[in-house]
Amino acid sequence: MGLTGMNSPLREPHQSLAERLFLTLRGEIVEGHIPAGSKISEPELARRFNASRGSLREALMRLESLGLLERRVNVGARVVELSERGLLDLYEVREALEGMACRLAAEQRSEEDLLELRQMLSRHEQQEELQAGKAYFQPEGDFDFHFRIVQASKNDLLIDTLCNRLYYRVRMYRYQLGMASPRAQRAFREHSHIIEAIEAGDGELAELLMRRHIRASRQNIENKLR
Amino acid sequence: MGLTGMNSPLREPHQSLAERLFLTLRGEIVEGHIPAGSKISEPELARRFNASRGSLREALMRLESLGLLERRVNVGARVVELSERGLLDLYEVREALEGMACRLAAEQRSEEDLLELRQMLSRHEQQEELQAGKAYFQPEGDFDFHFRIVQASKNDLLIDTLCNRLYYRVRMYRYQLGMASPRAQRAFREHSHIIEAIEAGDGELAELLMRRHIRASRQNIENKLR
DNA sequence: TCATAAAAAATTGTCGACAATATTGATACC
DNA sequence: GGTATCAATATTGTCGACAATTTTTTATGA
Repeated sequence: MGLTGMNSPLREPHQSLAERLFLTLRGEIVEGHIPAGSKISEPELARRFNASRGSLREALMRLESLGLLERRVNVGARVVELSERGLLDLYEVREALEGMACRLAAEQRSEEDLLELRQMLSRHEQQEELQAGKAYFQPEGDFDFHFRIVQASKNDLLIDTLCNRLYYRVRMYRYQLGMASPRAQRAFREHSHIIEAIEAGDGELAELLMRRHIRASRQNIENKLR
Repeated sequence: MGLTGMNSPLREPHQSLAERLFLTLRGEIVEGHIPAGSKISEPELARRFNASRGSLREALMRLESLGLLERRVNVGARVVELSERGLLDLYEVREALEGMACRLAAEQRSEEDLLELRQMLSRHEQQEELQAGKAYFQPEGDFDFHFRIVQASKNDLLIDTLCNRLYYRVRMYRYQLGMASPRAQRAFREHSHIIEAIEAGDGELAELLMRRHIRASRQNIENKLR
């Protein structure tokens, strides 16, 4: 299922040029260095990276399959536009998928995963005490949480869909609409309760809490946008 | 979001060679003419279609993004294997996603969609009366139903994920594990109830019924496999 | 006979060039 | 001045060839 992990592991010794281009461009699009909605010029980008158009095109196609680009025949590629509708769509899908991930994680309840989740939570707790109140809660912390829970679901399709296909778009929205800390301490408490439900093996509750958590996050964003 | 519709619309006058290859190969993989798990030889396939390897490779990459192929650097592409685990994973994701689609469809409740759903259902009813008892319920009928509901959700990401990314894998399993009619009349009644809930604007119920429907379908398959 | 290593063959990754199509700019016309 | 038509330009789609890597075959030794 080609799960690449969150941050491109540069470990892979034999990665193709196309893959490196893909990883680089993905970062630039997510962080907005290549602006949303802008047209991609194949010759220009190829020159910039000293690569052939062929290799670049392969990278572009992968970006398309991530939903970061849109390509039209004989016209070319554009970075996707960021829209309110698009963001809401994204959160609706996340609600469904991560809710399920939570349920599955609770039904599995592997010792390792439980341990990792607990450790992660206490790391976050310390961080929170330090920077109390403030947006301790770097997006990365939040991502950690969601990422690990999805992993614990053990459903490869679910993992791939969320971690490879959806999260980069989420990050793109966060970077570019600049919605940093998603509700600081409150989010932490919610995370905490979700993990408790998973530890208790209560899949139904875990799912419900996660869905509520994501819905709250979405509403929070909705408010900020007005 | 590049929604291609269920069956490739050959309308598009200017479709690229790569796209035609993609559509053809997708069919052959889904229907098992290219067997699951088999290795793809780029030179061989390119010769067969009188195409260059470049165009073929583009098609292969799209197939990879559908989850029908797995590619490894310097090694090549293989058709995915069909496994029990993979099938269950698929149904878990469908349960989450189509449940959400139902909820959204119920919350929208556009006149057009409701009309279409009703018409479709009565078409299926007639068909069922004709071939009573028998597996009237061609897979296609079932697909019709799920497909239309997803469309009615109006969530482009959800639509794309289900209709472009997941359904081809579902069809692949159906073709190759030969699980034709999913529970004939019973499925019809369930479909009927789901549409009623949507018409009533009861998103919560619609979601619940759809999830139960898919879970039942999954268990039905699980039993057949033993 | 089996295991290991080297050589040969085949396959994939990358590139630059040409053809087909779309976009831009210039020109003529109302 | 604005609009439509056509030429010029630039971009994308497709191809065949070469380089890098993997797989297969062959050769060698215990």
